[in-house]
Formats: sequence, structure tokens, C-alpha cells
Amino acid sequence: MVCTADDLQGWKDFPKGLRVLLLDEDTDSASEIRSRLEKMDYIVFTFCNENEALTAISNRTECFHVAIVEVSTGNSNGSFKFLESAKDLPTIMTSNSHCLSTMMKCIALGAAEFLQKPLSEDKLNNIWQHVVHKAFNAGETGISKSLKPAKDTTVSRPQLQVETMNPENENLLEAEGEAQAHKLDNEQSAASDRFQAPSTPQLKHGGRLLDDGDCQDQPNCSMEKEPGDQEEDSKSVDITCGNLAEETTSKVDLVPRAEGVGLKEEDDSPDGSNSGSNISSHRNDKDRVGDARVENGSSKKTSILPSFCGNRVNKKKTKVDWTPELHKRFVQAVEQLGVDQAIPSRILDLMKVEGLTRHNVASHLQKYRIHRRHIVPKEDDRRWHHPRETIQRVYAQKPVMAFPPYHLNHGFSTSQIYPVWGHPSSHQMYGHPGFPSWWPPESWPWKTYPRMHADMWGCPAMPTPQVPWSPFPQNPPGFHSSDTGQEPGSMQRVPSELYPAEDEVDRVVKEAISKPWLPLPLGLKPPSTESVLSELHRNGISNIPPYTTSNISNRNKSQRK
DNA sequence: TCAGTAATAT
DNA sequence: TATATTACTG
Repeated sequence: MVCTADDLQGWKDFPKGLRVLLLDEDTDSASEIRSRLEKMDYIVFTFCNENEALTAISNRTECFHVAIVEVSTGNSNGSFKFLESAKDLPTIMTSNSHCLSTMMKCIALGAAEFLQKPLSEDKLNNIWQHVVHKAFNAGETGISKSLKPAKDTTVSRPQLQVETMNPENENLLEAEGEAQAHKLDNEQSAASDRFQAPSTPQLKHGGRLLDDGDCQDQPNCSMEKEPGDQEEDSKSVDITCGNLAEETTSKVDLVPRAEGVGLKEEDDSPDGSNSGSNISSHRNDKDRVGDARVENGSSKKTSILPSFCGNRVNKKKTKVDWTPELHKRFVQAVEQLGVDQAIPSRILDLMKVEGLTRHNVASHLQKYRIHRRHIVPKEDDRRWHHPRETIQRVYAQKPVMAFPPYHLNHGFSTSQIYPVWGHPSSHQMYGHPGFPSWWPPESWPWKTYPRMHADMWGCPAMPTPQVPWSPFPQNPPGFHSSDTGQEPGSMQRVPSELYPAEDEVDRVVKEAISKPWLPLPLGLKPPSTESVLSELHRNGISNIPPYTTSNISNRNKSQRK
């Protein structure tokens, strides 16, 4: 009787021709529903008597795909005979009244859905989904092989429900049906998820399973919605699937779809009962990195959302998993903007990570900044002790204009320290006990960066510790006086005109990188030929065309002039 | 409405 | 304890 996945596969024009058992004592209502269903090319078998309907089912004189049953039909004693008898048939209960407990009971007893009358076309239009749902739950084995092509439209949820809707579970639940109906206040979502196919009409409206009316009755039903968060919620909230199977693995990184960045749902069970199933929630970051392949510089929009969406019954707050890859994107965005210009919305834009919200970024940015505050002073301290070593690391990845580090003892200039927190070549700093890291070394996201040595790309002319700064400012053309990036304390000793605006620094550095043929700006010491060659050699380039070296030499010469 | 920050939750 | 999220303020 139940439609199988194979049936569906060979069913052209589905759901046309769907055979609907309609049981309603109210003949007017029945005829109205019937006519609507027939408009949709469904084949309707109307029954006004429950026993007749049951007989039709048991005799198998007709084959039905789905049943629509008015609650009051044959329900004078509060039983749901049809529902309990027609276990295999996806049954949609209908009622004029909006009695929550009745709804609960029906759902608990296995009703596919509870629709409140009048049954608009809108509601009836999608009842076929229950057939599909049932088909996929009828046999686990059939699921994997069947209807895969249709998953984007109708099958996403049934696929997810395989684990919970096997016949064994169903039987078990049937036995518990009565009990469940009484304790559904707490378990409403679970019960309905087990039994329910996708909500018919609501799917059209953003995938909500319960309508607002339900929420009025259910304090647990969280529909909190901040005005102004529409956009963000539309991205982040709907990633939750009200599904037990999914719930139990809700902390699994959605890496395959998410391409390296994951949202995980919070396990909000007070007793943490779900935690046992957190298969990969504790995967180390190294694994994540392995899974996470976000192409650097790619304009491809990364998604942290799974492609499936479900209802919002179990809407849970989502938690952004700041994987190394995601963080790398973050850092790249921050760098691109310049630390001072990096604001959440812009970072968000640059990161191009679907589903990530401005709030997420803002929070991360907050942490980012805090970390910098903690780390940089220590780094500065280290620089005093190992100036050369540190210079190479700090300035290795991104050459920084050689402004005297006036700030070393007086705070820091943001433009000069971002390598410390999030930059690729500062590995070793993170290994130092004094430099707490976000991730263990193996998960550092910046390992993919090519290493460069400071003296290759314009080694900053750092003063010796004994001579912390030159009394003669070397402001290159284009730099203007700015207090940007200074902490107040530094103002006492350091004339503000010695500092370039940070964006100027970035601009000049970027220009120097992108146009290596141009003379280096003042303040950048040109690399020595030897260092260039050795670096190239380190990178596996041993065959240097003559003109290359001469160019470098020429540049060095011109730079010296 | 957004950014930044403090407080709170996990 | 570290980090994420939320609430609040400007």
C-alpha cells in the first residue's frame, strides 16, 4: 500500500494520480476537500464512516497513498482508531478546532501532520510530500538508492530522517504513543519530528513546522526574532533541522558542504545527553584544516551552511566554529582592510562566507583585538631581546615600512603588529610560552603561506635596542602625520608626525609588493642579492636567469642612491 | 542600524 | 579557562 521509493522513481507526473483516502463525517467538508484534491489530479476516495475506511484499507480493495482524516470522525470516545490502524498510510489529521493536545496526540500516534481546517489549496497542495516521506522511511535500504535526483526538492528531509524513522522505532513509539501524548510538553519537538513529514503548507513559508498559533500555546516554542536580524537569521537559523538524527550529530562539522567553515548547533540539552554523539565535535583542528579547503584569494563564496534546510521547531542557536580556515579568511580580510579600518561589516563582505553574520565577525574581531593587545606587548618585549630574530619573523610575511619602532615601549602601532596574531610567518612566536595561540601549532592556518625572509623584501631598518629610534624621521613621500595606530602613551615621547597613517603604510607596502620593479619607498631597505638568491633557492628556484639578478642588483644600486 | 564593549553562557 | 554569544550603549 505504501508507496515505495521505487514506485516514486517510476512515477511520472508525480504527484498526479496520488490516491487519497478522505475520511470525514462532514459531507460538505468532504466534498469540498475532494474537489480541491481532484483539481490537483489526485484520485480521492471519500469515506464518511471510519469503519468503512478501515475496511477498505484492510481489504486492500483500494490502494491509497495518503489519508486525510477528520479528527472528530469516529473519535467520540477520544480514540484515534484509524490513525492507530492505518500505520502504514501517511495520515494527515484535520480539524476545525485548534486543540493542541489533540494535535499532540495525533502526531504522537503517528499522524504525518495535523492541518487545521479549512484545508486551503495551499495546504493540500503538498500532501504528496508525506507520501515521499513515507516512501523513504518504509525501507532504509531504498533510501540511498532512490530518488537521489529529487533530493533538492523533496527528499532532503527524508534522507535525514532515515535513522530515526525505521520501523523498529516506529513500533516502539507506537507503544509509547499514549504516554508521549501526556508528556509532550517537554518532548513535543522530538515526537513531532519523529513522526512528522515536512509540514505541508508551512514548507512554503520558510520551512516552519509550526505556525504562529502553535507558538502561542507553547512556551517552549522559540520563535524569538530580533527586528533587524532578519537577514542574519535567514541565513543562520534555518540551518537547523528539526530532526533527531541530525540533532544527535548536530555538532558535527558541516565541513564537506561548508568547505572549511562550520556552524555547529549548540547542544542545549541541559544534561548534555547529546554530547555522546558528537562524533566530530572534538576532532582536532588539524583534521579540520584537512577538511577545510578554502582557496586563498578565491572569490568563491564559502558557505557555512548546509544546503539542506528544515523546520524551525528545534531552532537552536548556532555557533560559529572558527576553524583555522575561517579564521584565516578573517585575518586576510582584516589585513586587506587594514586593522583600523576593519569593521565587522566590511570584514564580512571580504570574507565572503555565507551564513556568517556580522555579529559573528564582530565577536571574533573583539577577540582578535584582545589577543593582539595581550600578545603584542610581549612580542615587543621579545624584540628587545632578540631584535634580529624577531624582525625576521614579524616582518617576514608582509613587509612593513621601516619606521622606527617608537612604539615598542609605549604601546603599539596596529599596522605593525598584525603579523603577530594572525600572520603566516610568525609561527614560532606562537610556539613560545609567552605567546598563547588560538590553535595548536598543527592547526595554524597560515602554513600555506610561502615563507619570505625579511631581508628579501625590504628589511625594515630596525634600530638596535640601544638606539630605539632614529632622531631623523624617514617619512616617505605620501605619508602624512597621523596619530592613527598609536596608543596615547606613545604620544609622550614620540612625535606624532613620525607615524604614517596605517592605511598609507598598507598602501605603500601593497604597492611595493605589486610593483617590484619600482624603487622601494623610503624606509624599506632593499634586499641583498644574496638573500634573494638564497630565498629563491629555498623555494626550489635554483635556475636564475642572468637578467633577474642584474635587475635586482640594479635595483639595489638605485636604492642606495 | 551599526560598531564596540561588557556581561553572560557554554 | 577560553571562546562564543548576547545585551547594551553610543
